[in-house]
Amino acid sequence: MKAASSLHEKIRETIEGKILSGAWVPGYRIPFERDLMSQYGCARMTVNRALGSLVDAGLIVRRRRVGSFVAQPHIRSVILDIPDIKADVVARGGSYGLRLLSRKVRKANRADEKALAGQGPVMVLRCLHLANGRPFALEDRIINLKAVPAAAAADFSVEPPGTWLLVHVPWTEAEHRITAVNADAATSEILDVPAGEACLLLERRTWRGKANITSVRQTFVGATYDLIARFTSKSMAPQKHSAV
Amino acid sequence: MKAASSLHEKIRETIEGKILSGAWVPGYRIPFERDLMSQYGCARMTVNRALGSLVDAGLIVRRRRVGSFVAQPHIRSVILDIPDIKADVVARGGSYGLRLLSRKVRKANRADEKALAGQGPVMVLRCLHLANGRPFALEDRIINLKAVPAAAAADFSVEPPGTWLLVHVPWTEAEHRITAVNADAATSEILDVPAGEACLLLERRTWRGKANITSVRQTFVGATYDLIARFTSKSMAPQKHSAV
DNA sequence: TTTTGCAATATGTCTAGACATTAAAGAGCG
DNA sequence: CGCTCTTTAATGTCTAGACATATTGCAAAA
Repeated sequence: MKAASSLHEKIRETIEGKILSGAWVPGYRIPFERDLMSQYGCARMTVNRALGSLVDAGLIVRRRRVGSFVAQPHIRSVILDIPDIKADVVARGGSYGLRLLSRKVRKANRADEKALAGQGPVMVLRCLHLANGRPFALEDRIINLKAVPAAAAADFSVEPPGTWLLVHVPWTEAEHRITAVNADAATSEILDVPAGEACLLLERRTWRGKANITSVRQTFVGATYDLIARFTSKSMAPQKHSAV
Repeated sequence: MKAASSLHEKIRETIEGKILSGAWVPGYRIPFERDLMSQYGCARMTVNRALGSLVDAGLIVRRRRVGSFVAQPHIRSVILDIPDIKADVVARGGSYGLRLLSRKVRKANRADEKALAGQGPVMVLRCLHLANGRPFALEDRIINLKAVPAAAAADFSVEPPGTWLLVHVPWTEAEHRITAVNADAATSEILDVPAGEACLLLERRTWRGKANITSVRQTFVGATYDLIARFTSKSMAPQKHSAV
């Protein structure tokens, strides 16, 4: 555990420890600010800051005139990174390659609007990700050029569009859909696997505010790709997805 | 957007708006605390609190003696609910059914220890989840009876083990692995699909503290199951990633 | 008995300072 | 020119108050 360099962090971590260890169960009344002040010999603002950050973390709830209480655990969820394929492959010591199969700019048609929920010019990309020289994932992507005009000038034959977008465009909302499909003839040929091979299909739509930024559909060969999500309620930290 | 009832929230939201709209690009220098003080006519602590919460949200980075800057977009994460199959099916308006195929209690053998990373008595379950009378998912589960002795008395022929565990056992850590596989002969027969059908395979191990609670392997027919994850950055807890 | 009003209290927000810490920039020197 | 030392500027933390706001319990009035 990292050293708490400041007092408000020490207070925060002490209380956090009580909650996560189960010593203070949900609903337990946390000592009043006044008591924590005298316990730590500090000003109220310092205690207040510690408790405030516990509220932000969802570990406690506070009510005026009433007090502070350990929050009911409500999150039954895990954290999953937005996968960046290039970073993934490289992180595992593989060599990454990219082949841009097609790139078009056009007005959004009916199908695009369904995927993007927007109108105006879009860029339609199809590219193949390679790991160690072998096909790894097939990606079909639509980028909303009205929301991301700079994408028109980007060179997606070198840097994968997902990587470019992650760096250049902050996003506020994303929706994922994960399912399994049998590779059809065209897909199996591109990915160089037998027809009917089980593939992991990941569809993602990303927004910034109300504006839809991009919609992507990635097909991974099931045998060579896992999505791994790990959740630790303590640190909220490590989440990994990895290729095998 | 909710009304900012306090000044530090107003300041925070104003700056957040600049960043999310793209007006202030990553790397942009945010006005100094001193300037924001005079702009809003408030004390430094108030500005400091607003900026502090933006740091927690990962939107800005601050460096002593240097200043505050719009953060590079992070590789952020999405929240994936721990799926409860029964609740899922019911939520989609289907009728849920359960068939307990086998239930055994035994000492952990080599394979169990690999899955559970523990010793002692375990309960081994195999059950089939039905949606609208049709096979939906096949589940193989191992429960660590040393960690969850109450499971020995539970009736898993009515309530699915996953549902029972969610309600009765709080967990602190979970690891998921998601991949796609072609159904083998035995699986395809149980799920009543053609052999080779693409299936979504979800493996999950769950801990409470150091104790492994359960390990489960669920096979869904790809054509009838999606995993959906939605993420909104506003509600996100602090995530300390280095910038891309 | 029921309702209304009031006081008590814990948190929410804010102020105007203080000193600590860090890192950039300049000063002095070999 | 390259090195160390000092200055300085911006954030990090903290204090001892202040007033605001929400909620509870109690007391008084209907």
